[in-house]
Parts: sequence; structure tokens; C-alpha cells
Amino acid sequence: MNPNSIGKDYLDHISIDCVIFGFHNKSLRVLLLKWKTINRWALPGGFIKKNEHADAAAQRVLSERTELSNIFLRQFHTFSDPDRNKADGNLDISLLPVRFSKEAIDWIKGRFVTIGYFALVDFNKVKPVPDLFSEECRWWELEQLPVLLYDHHHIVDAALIALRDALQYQPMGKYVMPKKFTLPELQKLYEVILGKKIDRRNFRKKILGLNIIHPLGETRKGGAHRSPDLYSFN
Amino acid sequence: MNPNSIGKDYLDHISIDCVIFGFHNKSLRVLLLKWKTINRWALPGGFIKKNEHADAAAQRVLSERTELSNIFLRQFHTFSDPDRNKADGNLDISLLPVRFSKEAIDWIKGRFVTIGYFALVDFNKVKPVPDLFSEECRWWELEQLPVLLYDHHHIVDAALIALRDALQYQPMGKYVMPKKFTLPELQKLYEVILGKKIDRRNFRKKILGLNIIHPLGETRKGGAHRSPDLYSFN
DNA sequence: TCAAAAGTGTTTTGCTTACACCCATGC
DNA sequence: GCATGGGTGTAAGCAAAACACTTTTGA
Repeated sequence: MNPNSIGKDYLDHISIDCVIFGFHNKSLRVLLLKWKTINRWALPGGFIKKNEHADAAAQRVLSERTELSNIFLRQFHTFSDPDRNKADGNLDISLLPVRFSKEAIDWIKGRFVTIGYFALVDFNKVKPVPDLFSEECRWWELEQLPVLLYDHHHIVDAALIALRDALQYQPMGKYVMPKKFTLPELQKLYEVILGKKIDRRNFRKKILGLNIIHPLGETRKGGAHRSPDLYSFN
Repeated sequence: MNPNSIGKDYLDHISIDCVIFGFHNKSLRVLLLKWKTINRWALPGGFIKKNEHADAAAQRVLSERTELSNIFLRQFHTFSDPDRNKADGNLDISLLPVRFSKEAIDWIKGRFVTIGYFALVDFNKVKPVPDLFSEECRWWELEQLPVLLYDHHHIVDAALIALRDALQYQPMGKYVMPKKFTLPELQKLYEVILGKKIDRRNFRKKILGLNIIHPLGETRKGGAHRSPDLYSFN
């Protein structure tokens, strides 16, 4: 994004925010950006070009932040509380050390209705890239998120509920898991998303019955215990 | 809405559209407005005031069109195709016989991202009221909708899917059925929403097991056959 | 008395849950 | 050898689906 295009090339008062989920080391993670100067963590987001579909804008933001394309992405809710950006009364966006015009700053400080998306990505393939507003981009464990900008914590909560819901209908492990994975790893993913323990035997039965993964005939060596079988998504 | 407030009191480029479902005479119906001059039927919709929540805007539109308040209402999707209002290339909105300023007309002809809501109302309690753009407001059978404005047919389809989905989790018959109703009537509602036949005995068992309705000890006289028992929601 | 809709229970099926033992590996 | 996690099958429970006969009513 170009500082000069703010308030000109984009639709007014509409933004998108992406909750990008990844899975690593047995925990669910979310990609966050640390905003300059105000030192607040926030969801990756952006604006919609005047002739762009919101879905395309979300894909654009996603690929800019992760350097990935063709990511699993789903709109889940639009947040329109007129005071959603006023949760932090003492936060002054105009402190952003970016060369914005006065018009651009007024534009950004205005009200935004934001369309929420969630995405699932392969943690190992992501190269986090900060945007114009931020100095850092990195993964955070879902259980240990910092204080977030505006209503972003609320958006994350809603995204998790939507993800949980979607997982019931659609096995989306293939977007998050690495090429080769073990069943206990996939089970852990389900457990952290659904927020409950699952029986090992029942889980195997269910997943294998879906015919979406196949055994590779290899095992993962190097663990401290019995080597688990490796699988891949079809 | 005041013609002079168009383009001033509302957020630019954002609208809401409501798919209002009612149930009458064994069929699911949708409330539509007939736009003046262009003679095209459309969903009831509106704009969001500069300091208003989208949910509140939807409630406002709903009560303006139905003269009901406190209606079951749920946001289901936001439609953002940049060409969604260009489906009818030959449609000239500026023909609307309403005294709009040139600025207002340009504003209306611009691109809109619209937030879709669906609502459930008691057919018998609704007094359909046209809005500023329309000359008529009435119910249409879902199976026999006319050609609709813009992408409104697509919005209706998506609303029906969302409604079907919601019905699985939440028995929302009480918003649509009259005070007194029979089980076959309620069953028919489920059948038209879910799009499939349901076994009578299984349906009774399930609904009565939910403890959300109770028999009134009366029957509906006057039918050509055996009088069905009347029930009410708790 | 007949046609059409409404009331009523039981069986079967499929999916989910519960549950226990042996196996492989690194320390 | 032992602690730890991984692999494996069966029985029980529960909710949904299948299924047929009798009753009431107006014509």
C-alpha cells in the first residue's frame, strides 16, 4: 500500500480484517502485526479498492503478509459497532510515523465497518511480513494473545467460533498441516480448535473413514517413543 | 428516510438488505418492494447512519417496512462484488421519480457493499409499507419470485441457506407461526425451509421432546377432515 | 360410506461414545 | 527395563429414520 493512496483509492469507511490461523508445536496460532509507535498488536487488515471484491482484498492482504497465494479464506462476520475503534480512548492513530497527509489521517481515524475473514495456512510456509503501519509481524499462541487494537480480540473470538463451526462440516486440516503429518498431530489440531479432548481410536476411525488422507508407509523417527505413522492429504 | 439526507447522513458505499421471511398458507414467503418507474422488485434495504450499528439499521428498515419491532434478525453475509449493481445494464436508477439532488443520485448509483440480514416475522402481523423508492410492498411466494433487482436473487438464495442452517440449531418457529397453530402446519414450515419431506411421527416426537410448545387442549374446527390439535409456543 | 388428513409406537439403523491392552522407542 | 506415547477393536448408548393402522371429519 502506498501512503498517498490512502483515502483515495479505497472505499471509505470499509475495511477487512483477517484472522490467520496456523498450527505449530501442538498449538493454534494467530498472525499479528505490531503497530508502530502506539505499540499495539493488531490483526492484519486493509482496505477495499474502489473496484475490488472484498474477498480479493482479503486475499491480497493475506498474500502480502504471508507471501502465500491461494489460501483457504472465508468471510465470517461483518463488525459494525460505530464505537468499535474507540475502545482505546487514549490511542492516537495520528502518531503513526508514516508520512500521511492530513486528509489521510482523518480518513483513517474515521469510522470503519470491517468485514472479518478467517484463513488457514501452513505455518511452515509463511514468511511474516509487516505492513505500512507495523514494525513487526509474527505468530502468537491463541491462548496467550496480547492486548489487541480496537475490538480485534472480539473478532478473534468470533473467528474461532466460526472456524469451530466450519470444522464440523468440512475437514480443513489440509490447509494447516504440513505435507507429512501423524494422526496424533492432526488430532491435536482438532482438539485445540474444538476445545476438547478426543478419543484416539474414535478419531482415527472417523478421519480414516472420510477417505481424505492416506498412509505413506513411513514413520516419524526421532521421537522419544514409538514412531507414529505418517500420512498425507489426498 | 428524507430525500435530502441521502448521501449526507449515511455511510458511503455501504447498505443493508433484508430478506424477510413469512409463512402463510403452507408456503414460505418473502417481502419485496416494487421500485418506482423501473418496475423492478427488490429486497427491502437501506443505509447505515453515520453513528449507527448495522444491526440497528436493519431493525430500523424492518420496522419501517412491517410496522413491527423486536423482530428475529440475523446477519448472514456481506456481498461485495464490485459489479453487483450492474447486473441490469439498462437499468437507470436516475429515473426514480423522487426529488433527489444530482449529488444524491450519483451517490445512489455508486458502488455498494451490502450487508445481508434475514428476518422471521409473523405473516399476519405485518402491514407492508413501501419506502421512498417503491410504490408497492407485498409478499411473494419463495417458489415464484419475480426477476429481482441487482444481485438480490443471489442474496435470497444465500439467506435461505443460512436460514436452513440456523433451523438445525435453533427452533425458530415461534417467530413465524401465529399464536395458535397445529403440528402439521409447523411441520410444513420445516419442510419448506429444509426442502424435504419429514415423517409425521418423527417430527412430533422431536418437537414435543424439545419442550418448546404445549397443547392447548383445543382443535381447529372447520377443516374438511379430522380436526388437528392446536399448540402454542411456551 | 368414502376420501383425506391427523393421531399414535415400535423397530432398525447408523453414528457417536466409552473403554483396555499391547507395541515401539529413547533414555 | 521403564516411562511414554502410538497403534488397535468391540460394545453400549443415543438419536434419527423407517414403517402401518386407526380415528375423525365433511362431503
